[in-house]
Amino acid sequence: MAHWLFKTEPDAFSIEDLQKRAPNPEPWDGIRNYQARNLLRDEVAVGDRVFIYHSSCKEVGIAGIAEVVNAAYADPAQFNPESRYYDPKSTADKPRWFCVDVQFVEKFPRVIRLAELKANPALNNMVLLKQGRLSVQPVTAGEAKAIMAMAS
DNA sequence: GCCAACGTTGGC
DNA sequence: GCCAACGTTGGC
Repeated sequence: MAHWLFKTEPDAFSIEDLQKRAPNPEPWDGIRNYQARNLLRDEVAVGDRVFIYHSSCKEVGIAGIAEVVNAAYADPAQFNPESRYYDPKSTADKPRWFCVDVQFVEKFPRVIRLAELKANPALNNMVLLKQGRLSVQPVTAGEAKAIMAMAS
């Protein structure tokens, strides 16, 4: 069971929104970055745990956990001209973008702030802290353990 | 295939 | 709202 971190802007979709959907699955769509796409398509598996990270907001940090309940399939939004995620270069037999379905697991009692993550030596090599602009990223087992310890 | 221009992300 | 970082586009 692998761990991941998915970024979201809570004004658009937050851990609370995900909680409201429970126990229904929620498509994690709109990923339009190739590195993130490749991870979603090739690596993210059913049963994996996902840290939900709130970005571009008042309280930036990790807000809770989801679980992957469906592996990658073609993101329907890429075929919808009305969608902001529409991609005219994508075709049904050769989809360019993928999404997975996630399900709410847990909302942390408080958001683990970015500053706290930065201050934890166990997280020095976290992708989140080393590389910007990646909305789907791997989290090592050790990092996941350290994050869980901070959440309780 | 290089690289300048441009657009987006995302913390502050 | 600013701006640094960095991904994407497109001319050549």
